[in-house]
Amino acid sequence: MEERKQKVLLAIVQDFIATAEPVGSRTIAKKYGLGVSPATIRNEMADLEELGYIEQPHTSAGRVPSVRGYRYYVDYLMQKRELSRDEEELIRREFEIKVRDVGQVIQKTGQLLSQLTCYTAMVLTQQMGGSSFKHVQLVPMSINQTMVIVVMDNGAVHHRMIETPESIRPSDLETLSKVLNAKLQGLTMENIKLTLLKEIYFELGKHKQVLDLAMEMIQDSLGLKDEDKIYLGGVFNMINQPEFHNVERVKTMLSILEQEKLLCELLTGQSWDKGVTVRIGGEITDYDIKDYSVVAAPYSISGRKIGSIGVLGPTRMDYAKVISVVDFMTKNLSKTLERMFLGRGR
Amino acid sequence: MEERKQKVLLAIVQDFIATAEPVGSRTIAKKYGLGVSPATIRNEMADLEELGYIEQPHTSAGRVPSVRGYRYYVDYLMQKRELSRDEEELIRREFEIKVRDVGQVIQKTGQLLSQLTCYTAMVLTQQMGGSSFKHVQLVPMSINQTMVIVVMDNGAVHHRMIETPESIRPSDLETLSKVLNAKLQGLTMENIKLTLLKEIYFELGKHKQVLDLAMEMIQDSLGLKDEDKIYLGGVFNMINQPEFHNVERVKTMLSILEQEKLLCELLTGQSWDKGVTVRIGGEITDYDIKDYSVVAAPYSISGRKIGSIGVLGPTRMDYAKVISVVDFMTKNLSKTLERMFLGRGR
DNA sequence: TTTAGCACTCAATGCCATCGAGTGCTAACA
DNA sequence: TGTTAGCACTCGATGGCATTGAGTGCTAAA
Repeated sequence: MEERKQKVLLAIVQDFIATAEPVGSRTIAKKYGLGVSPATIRNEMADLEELGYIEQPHTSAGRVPSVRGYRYYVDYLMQKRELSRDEEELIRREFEIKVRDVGQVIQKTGQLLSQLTCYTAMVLTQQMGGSSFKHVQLVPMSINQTMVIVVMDNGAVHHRMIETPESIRPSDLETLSKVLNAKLQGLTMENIKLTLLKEIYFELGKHKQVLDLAMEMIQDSLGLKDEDKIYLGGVFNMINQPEFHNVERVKTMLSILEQEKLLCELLTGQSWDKGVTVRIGGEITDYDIKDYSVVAAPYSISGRKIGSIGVLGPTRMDYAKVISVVDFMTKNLSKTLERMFLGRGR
Repeated sequence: MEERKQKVLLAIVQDFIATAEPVGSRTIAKKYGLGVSPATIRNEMADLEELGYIEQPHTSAGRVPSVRGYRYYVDYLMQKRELSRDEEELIRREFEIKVRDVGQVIQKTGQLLSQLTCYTAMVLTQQMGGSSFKHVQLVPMSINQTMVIVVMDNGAVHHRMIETPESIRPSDLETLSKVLNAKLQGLTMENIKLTLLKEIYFELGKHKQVLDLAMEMIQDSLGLKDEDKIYLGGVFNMINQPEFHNVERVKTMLSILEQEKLLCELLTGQSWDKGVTVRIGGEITDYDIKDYSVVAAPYSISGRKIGSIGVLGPTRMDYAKVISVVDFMTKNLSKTLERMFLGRGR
């Protein structure tokens, strides 16, 4: 594309992102010093429209970027931006002080993500399939209630209350815990062998009833039962965006946010390999979300991807800013999680 | 109040709750068979307005209940309602199938609450102060990371990753766990004596570093660190209510929902002793939420109140229905939690 | 005490004229 | 050939104005 066309397109996208109003030729000539008259710009605009980069809401209005226009902007025109010192500092501080367990890390990430961008943040924790058994503990809670706690090697902790016959003594539970720990150490769902199970049942046969429940719990933890969970943040502050001045818009947005499946798809879709992915107007989804864009990126522990974070906003979002925030946050998140699970050393 | 006035007021409240439109004298005469003409009803309405039970949005409109009118309705006129068989069945089924741990119980409760009422559900889990220590387990996760798991007698489980020197062996951690369990069994924050601590440190002195971190974790769990948490559900389906046809309303509602402190106050305020409390137009709060009402009730385990649930909706809410739902849900919630913690037997 | 009748009020609705931002086209200009 | 000034045209937005109708309050009769 000729350089001047690019400049006009850039001006249109930037101005529209800033003001949310369709951009006219006069505005461009005045605000963005291209050194040509409105009439010339009008000609360029007519061309850009023909090429599909911009659109006209109605005849007597200015131009608005089309999905294709945003795409071109993001791919070729946009100037990458870094976070400001203040912002980086804020993030670092928030994470240092207030973050103790994984849940808090996730929540904090979402919170900051939405706070920094003014859009809605999404944090997806993927099932960490293939994780292995680390530890089980049976804790007697009352005369016929026992808590089963299962720890996985990735740091996940699951607990559940089970019912146990009154005849079981605490020392029995202790024994059960010990044997299970010894036998199952380090195993994943797949490599629990039948012979091993037989061995366990042989050794602990007299407490079959309890054992059944405990094993069920362990298998649930190991198996795929731990669905993807999605954390949303900042749904509220987004409705201050001018696009949400009419209620219908708010409703469609909320109905999008209700469809977890769709959100997961948006977060993972095709972004799995590259870093930050930008999906404009819901490119590549069956669902109809043409007015929204998603900026997403996966996070990982020592190279293994274990989830994604993303920002959902109107197509008219500040891509440069959002991309830099998402990029920074994934790195930060990965680092924090690695530190939690693998120790400060590596 | 004379009986006919009551009937007129009842008609106005009922009709307004059903239609969200100001109610005129004609409508009442036609729909609610009082056997008198619109003119008579107009006279009654003038009286009711003078008494402060109803209001006129503007001269040529019908009447709308005032806060006082709703209050009178709820206290004297409203017919208590039971849940339908279907609804009770739905609740029971949802709880039987899908509920495994406390978190799920809370979430399910909120979900059903909002689903059945079409308003926003709030579930508050109060700090269960005064709960006592049950069990601690140190699980080695990597060469210099250890997971500390603390179980409380009320069934709460907290876990945290701590950093441990590489010199610590798994068997050391085992010993630590054992000693801590033996010494701290059943204690609350208050009755951990200094002498006891000295005893522990004497016995486990050589692992002071780890012990420090573990004790910190235990004290955090015992102490007040476990803040009240509030779960919100069905924020989205509420905006289908006609009051939210204009965006300003949506915004003020969302800003209310953002103020957790306010929500806690609304849920606990004065409801602590009675069962279901109805607070109309935010009666008795400093905050200005005159357009909303809250129906709340505490839930408990074996008589000890440990949280509240509630429904937030426009003042024009279907009080009869909401009250019955909230009432049923607290009972259900208490029962479910008791079953989880105390066993099915009692 | 109730009610029919009637004048009155006022939000809502729809119509119309006006306004103005912005366009596309044409013709003149460099 | 590319640029620009000029101009007619489009169309949403805005505001004024009349109309409508639901609903009221008052008065006088039953």
